[in-house]
Amino acid sequence: MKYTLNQDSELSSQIAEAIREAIINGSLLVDERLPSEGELCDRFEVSRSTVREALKRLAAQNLIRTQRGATGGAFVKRISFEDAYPQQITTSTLLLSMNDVSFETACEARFAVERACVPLSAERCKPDHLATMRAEIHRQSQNGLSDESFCASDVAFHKALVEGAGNPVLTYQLAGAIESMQPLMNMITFSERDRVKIVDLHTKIADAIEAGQAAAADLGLADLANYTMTLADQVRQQRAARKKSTK
Amino acid sequence: MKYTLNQDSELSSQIAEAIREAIINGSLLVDERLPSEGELCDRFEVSRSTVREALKRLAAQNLIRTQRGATGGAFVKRISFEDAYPQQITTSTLLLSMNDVSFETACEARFAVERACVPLSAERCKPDHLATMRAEIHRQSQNGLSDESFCASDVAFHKALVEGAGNPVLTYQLAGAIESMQPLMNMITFSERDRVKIVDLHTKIADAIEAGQAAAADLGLADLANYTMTLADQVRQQRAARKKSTK
DNA sequence: GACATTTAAATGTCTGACAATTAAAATATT
DNA sequence: AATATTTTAATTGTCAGACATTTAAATGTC
Repeated sequence: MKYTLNQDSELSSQIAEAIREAIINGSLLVDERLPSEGELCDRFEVSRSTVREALKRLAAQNLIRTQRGATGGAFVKRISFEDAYPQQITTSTLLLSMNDVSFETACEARFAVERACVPLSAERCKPDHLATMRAEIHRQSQNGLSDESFCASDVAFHKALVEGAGNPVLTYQLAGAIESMQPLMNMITFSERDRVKIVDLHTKIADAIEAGQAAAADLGLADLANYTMTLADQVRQQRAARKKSTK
Repeated sequence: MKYTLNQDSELSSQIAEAIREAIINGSLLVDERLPSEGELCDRFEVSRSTVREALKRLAAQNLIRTQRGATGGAFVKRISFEDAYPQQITTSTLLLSMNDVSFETACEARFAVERACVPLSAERCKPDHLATMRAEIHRQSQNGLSDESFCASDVAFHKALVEGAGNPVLTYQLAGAIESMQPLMNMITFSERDRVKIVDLHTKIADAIEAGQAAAADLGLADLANYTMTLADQVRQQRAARKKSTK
C-alpha cells in the first residue's frame, strides 16, 4: 500500500483523502485491515491525533469500520445499501432546503424518476409490496389522520411502489428523492377533498400495478404529479395573498 | 441550542450525531457558528480531542466547514450540489463494486432514470448542452481512441443529455448513477462495429433532442440500453468460455 | 487617514499518559 | 488431557496540556 499526499489544507484531510483513494482504486480491499494508528503515524509522519481525525472522517463516510481490542484496528468496510440510505437522505434533504430548490423542481425530479420505475414494478411487483401499498392506502383513508401522518404514509406507499421494481440500485436512488421531499410535502395542508383524490389515484396505481398494466400505472402517477404541483401552487398563492393582506 | 446524546458507542460519534440532528431539524441554521471547541468541551463534558473527532466527522459529511483565526470556528455549511457530487459518486461506485450488483441491475437502474430525463431534455435542452453532445459524438468517432477514453466520452455525452433537462436535482441524482457505472463499463472492450453502432445511436438521440422529439429520443436511448446489455452479455460469455477452457 | 505592529481568539498539531476492550497465550484446575 | 481461569499484549478510545498557525481586530506610528 502506497500513499501520496496532496497539499490542500489540513493534514488529517490529506491523509483521509489518500486512504480514500486507495480504497476506491482497489489498493485496499473489503475487510482488509489498515495499518494500526501507530503505524500510520510513522508512515505519514504525523501525530496520532491527526491520524485519528483522518480515520474518523473515513468512518463518517462509511469507508472504514473500527474494532477495539487485540486483533482490532480499522478495516475497509463493505458499504451496504442500508448504511448508505441515511447519508443519501440527509444530503438530499439539505440540498433541497439550503439551495432554494423550488417545489416544482424537486417534484419534477422525483416523479420523473419514479415514473421510470413503474414499468418495472408493473412487471415484477411482489404480493408483499402490493400488500404494503394497499395497507397504506387504507391508512390514508382513515379519518382524523394528521397531515404529517398522511405524508408519512404517502412516503411509505411510494417506497413500496419503487421497491416493487426489485432493483436495489433504483430503490437506493429513489429513497433519497422521495424521502428528502417529505419536509416540503409536510408544508401542504390536505383538505378532505385532496385526500380523497390522492387515495383514488393511489388505488388506480395499485390496481394497474397488480394487473401488470404499466401504461395505466404511469398515467395514474402522471396525474398524481400534476395534482401535487397544483396543491403546492395553491399553498403558494394563499401565502402570497396573506402576505399582501398584512402589508 | 440543546443537545441530547444517544448512548450508542463512541463519544465522538454521539456528539457528531447530536449536532447533525440539530442541523437537520433546523436548530442550527446555515452559516451559523457552532460553539468553539472549548465551549463544546464544556457542554458535552469531554476532552478537546473528542470534540475535534466529532467535528471532523461532520466536516466529512459536508455538514460544517471550519475557519481558523480570530473570528474563526465551525460553521454550518450550505451544502452545494458540487460538494455533494463526489460523495454521491464514491458511495454509488463502492455500493456497486462491493455488493456484487450485477451489470444488468446497475444498467437497468441507470437507463430507467436516464429515460426519465429525456422528455424534459427534449423540451428544454440548451444549445450549450447540445453542442457538448455533438462534440463528444465527434470524439467517439475518432480512430485510435482507447476504450477508457471512449467510456469517458460516453459519460460526458450522457451527462450533457441529463443536464439538458435543466433540473439540478435530476442532474445530481444521475451523476451518481452514470459515473458510478464507469468502472463496470470500462470492463467492456468495444470493437469497431460496436463503436459505430453506439455513435449512431448517440447521433439519433442528439438529433431527436434537437428536434424536440421526446419519443424518438426515448426510443434511441432504449436501443442503447439494450445494446449495452448485449455487449455486457458477450463479455460474460467470453469470460465463461475462457474459464472452461483453462479448467 | 494610511500603514505597520501587537494582541487575542480560534483552529491545527504534537506529546504523553491512561482507560477500555478484546483475542490469544499462559496458567491453574479438575 | 480437557477445561476453566487468569494473565498478557495489542489496539482503539479518551484525557490533559502544550505549542504552532492563522486571522481579524485593536493599537500604535507616521
